[in-house]
Amino acid sequence: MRPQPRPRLVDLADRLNVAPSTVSRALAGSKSVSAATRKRVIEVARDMGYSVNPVASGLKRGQTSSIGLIAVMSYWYSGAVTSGADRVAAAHDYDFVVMNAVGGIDREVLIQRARRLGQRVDGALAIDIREGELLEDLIDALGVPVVTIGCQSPSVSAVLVDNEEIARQAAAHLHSLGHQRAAALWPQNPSPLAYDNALVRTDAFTTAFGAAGTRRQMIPAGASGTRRAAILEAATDVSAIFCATDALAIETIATLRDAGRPVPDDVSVIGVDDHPLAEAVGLTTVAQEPEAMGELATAMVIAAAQGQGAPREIVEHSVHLVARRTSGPYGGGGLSAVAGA
Amino acid sequence: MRPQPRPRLVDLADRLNVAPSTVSRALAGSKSVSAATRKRVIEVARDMGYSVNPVASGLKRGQTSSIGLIAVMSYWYSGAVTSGADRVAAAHDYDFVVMNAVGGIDREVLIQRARRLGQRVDGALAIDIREGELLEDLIDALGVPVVTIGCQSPSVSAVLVDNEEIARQAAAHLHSLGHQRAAALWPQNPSPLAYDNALVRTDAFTTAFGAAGTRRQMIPAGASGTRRAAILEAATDVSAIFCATDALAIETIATLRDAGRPVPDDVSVIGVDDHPLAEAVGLTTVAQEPEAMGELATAMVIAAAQGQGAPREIVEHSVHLVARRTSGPYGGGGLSAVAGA
DNA sequence: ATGAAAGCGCTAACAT
DNA sequence: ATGTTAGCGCTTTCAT
Repeated sequence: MRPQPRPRLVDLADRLNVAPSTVSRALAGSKSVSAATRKRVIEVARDMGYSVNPVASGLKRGQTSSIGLIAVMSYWYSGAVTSGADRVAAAHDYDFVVMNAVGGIDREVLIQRARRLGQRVDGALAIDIREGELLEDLIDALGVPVVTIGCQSPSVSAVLVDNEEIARQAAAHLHSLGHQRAAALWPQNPSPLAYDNALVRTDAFTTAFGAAGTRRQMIPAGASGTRRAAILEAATDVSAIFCATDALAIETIATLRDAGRPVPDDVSVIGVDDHPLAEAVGLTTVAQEPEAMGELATAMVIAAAQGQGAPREIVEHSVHLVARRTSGPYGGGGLSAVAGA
Repeated sequence: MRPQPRPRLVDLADRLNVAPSTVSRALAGSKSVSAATRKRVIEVARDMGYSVNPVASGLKRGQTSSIGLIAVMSYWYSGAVTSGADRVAAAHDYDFVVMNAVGGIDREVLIQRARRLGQRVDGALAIDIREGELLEDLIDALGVPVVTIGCQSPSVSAVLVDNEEIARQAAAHLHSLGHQRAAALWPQNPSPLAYDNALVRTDAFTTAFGAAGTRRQMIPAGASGTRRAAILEAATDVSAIFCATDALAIETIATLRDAGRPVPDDVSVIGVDDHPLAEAVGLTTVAQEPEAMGELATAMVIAAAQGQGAPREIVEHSVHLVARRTSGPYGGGGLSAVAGA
């Protein structure tokens, strides 16, 4: 399949009868190479399928042209951020090296991994990692510029969503529809390493909507039956439900409908995120833009890696309400709306 | 924050008054180091926060201890596979380097990136990449062992789901419930680089269920309204709907319910994948296990990278029906079931 | 504009 | 069991 080994730079040099340094310069676009030589070099490089070995190059230059990514990779949100991040990274010829932030790993091992990762990369992105001592230690172990997304550390730059603003928009939407009593649901944080944005939003919603009118309920991870019971219990005597994530909102709607409580006629539901399925199911939500956040954070970390960064920058990315079909006016339907369909 | 530069191996050696090679050996666990020396080395390494530089080490040893990952990172499926893959990779001290398979990129650029990636990694995983000449060229450009997941190439190993078996199980389930006429829906492939498993499954379902009783319909990417119209049109005169992905199934259920066609009383819906939200919404589906597939493929690619691989291995990973609440017997409910709720 | 030489941080012969 | 040496593939002074 590939009988020849990968060509090295010296192989090009030999073939061209020039010094390796000349080839290197030509490929790097140095000014001090004759146009003719450059042309020949590029031509032969194409012909031989040559491509600079980034690890050797990196070792010499003291940079790796790659960026670390610390995230819970099984969350759709991480994938969305990564997708945006990669767009910017690719444009600057950076790759991503992944560190999956899964729980159940010894603290020392985690730090050791971060230390190792820090030698492979010029900077790192940390998505929704729990704030606290461990995050600080990870950042320290990385030893390269870090930008956090959806969480923050006192020592590094961050791209954030404004959870207060999310809560305010959700509360205002429900208030404007006439709702007085709401449930606020959030999913149990499934990873000890993940920052609990959902809980923070729920707290903010409680304040924004009014603590007196809000019934708070954590929906436990695990068995579907238990979750459904918790949802239904929390949904008693309210006309609206705030779900701190769209994923939970979608589950909540299904649970309510199965229990004979049509959405939005009997109860309105609003989520947060703009999940890939939110539009598909007509979910009203406060949208954030994970891809754009990934792009921005990557631009920041690359700038920092190249020594052009501002010292510490906290960017709050905007959010916006997307009113779809799961929220409606208080008392605006009732069961008859479904029975008559 | 980090005033000291990262310690190098020679720094340890100097501090310990031994040769660099001794430190290297001690850290690598070589047999020919006295227990006492090893102990001292490890101690000082901890003390100085030393960690072997993987890029220098890799350059010397001719391997990088990392694995490439070519996938559409915004798909939940890629994240799930990655999550499993990372479990195995981390256990073997491998990292992942990402190459996002997004469309709209020039073919030459893609190949150039693959060539570059191939120098950074010892092997690569390719998830759901469209089969054909480009995939072959990518594999060739990588120049390292590749294992594909959810797609296959004539030249490398693969971990697959058996789309025929998926279709058979779905068809058998619907038949056993008495359904005679079904719609088969699949989402338009949103990426020219992605392999269209959904279409393949739809074809297989058509055969398994019986072409005469199956109405096929692609659901176009894009505006929600258009998609809903396509879904509703396809759903006319059928008592069951096969959706080639769970994501589409969830959209289909929402669309049908909004149109006054309760699921499963009026029409049964079955999906494929076991999406993270499938259990939450009670979706009947043919489950595959992306995490397990990721684990398996990673084990295979690591073995190959270490020269222990079988020449070419095609593994079909098992699938299984999960009957939940969106499928029911033919004629088994009707609108009354909802009106009476 | 090009070449020669040194060296990034590490490992693996080859000594001893 | 430890030290010495060479060199992975590349870039970058420093010469010319």
